Amino acid sequence: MLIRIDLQSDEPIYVQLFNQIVEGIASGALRPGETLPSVRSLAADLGINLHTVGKAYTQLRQEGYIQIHRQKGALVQPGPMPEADGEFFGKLEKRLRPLVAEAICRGVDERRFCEVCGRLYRQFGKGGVGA
Amino acid sequence: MLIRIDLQSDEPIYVQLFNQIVEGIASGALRPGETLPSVRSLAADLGINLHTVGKAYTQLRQEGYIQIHRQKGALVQPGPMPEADGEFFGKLEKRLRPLVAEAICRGVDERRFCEVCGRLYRQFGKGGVGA
DNA sequence: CATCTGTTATATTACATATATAACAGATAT
DNA sequence: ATATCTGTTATATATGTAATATAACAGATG
Repeated sequence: MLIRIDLQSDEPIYVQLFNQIVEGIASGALRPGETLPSVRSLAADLGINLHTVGKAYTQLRQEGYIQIHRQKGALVQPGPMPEADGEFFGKLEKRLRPLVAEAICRGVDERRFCEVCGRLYRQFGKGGVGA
Repeated sequence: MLIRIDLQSDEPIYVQLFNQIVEGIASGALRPGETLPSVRSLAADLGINLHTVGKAYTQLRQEGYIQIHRQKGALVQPGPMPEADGEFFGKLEKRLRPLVAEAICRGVDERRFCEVCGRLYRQFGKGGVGA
């Protein structure tokens, strides 16, 4: 799977990495049980520090998207993905609220807003975990 | 309009302020042309520094949500709100993408995702700018 | 003229990000 | 066994952002 890091972005590198791996799982580019590159090799490929990769991996593990076996490496969660519990929906609403507020201010109604969401859902395709 | 700042949040104070003012406009709690508190008085009310408020105001002005008259103070954009152009939708997609990806991983389908968006739309009510 | 407005400037503190190096502990392959 | 791979821990450093503190400025208002 191709990963691109924008060093000029205001988004931290480890967050870019976290998001792109989650997006890879969602799209099916990364399949359950698939192994991820080691922190050292991925860091070398991307030209960044291994601790930056480690930070992304640790966060991915904390949220249940990957497993890390101390001496074998990291792999995409082979079992059930973390469930969408109340905590998840709470955080989702919290992150969604400012986006909806800005959209409303600009006259974007619910229908158009959901069209954008729908386009994103279709972008990730039917091959992913949620299919 | 009531504003609450969480000093423990990982979200910067000026971002919290920015978001809550935009949400106030979206909900109708802040009406076009309405004056906002001065940077000094709002900072004193919230127990924070006036530069932190100034940073939020400057950003709100840059995005077109408020006007700032150098000696009269700040007021909610009385004319047309900033339009939802291609740039806006581009940024919206960029911020929405990781949320959608996480939702897909957790088995949340498009329908349920849009239900959350719809609930937020209804939270802001019919009194706002977009009504 | 005093007082209000946002703005600019300077300095300082605290924290997050990212890097660099080194070492450790466990598993694996030779 | 020994070298090599894994994530992990530890320490140190550099950089940038966030937030604060003070002070001053320029324009409008009472």
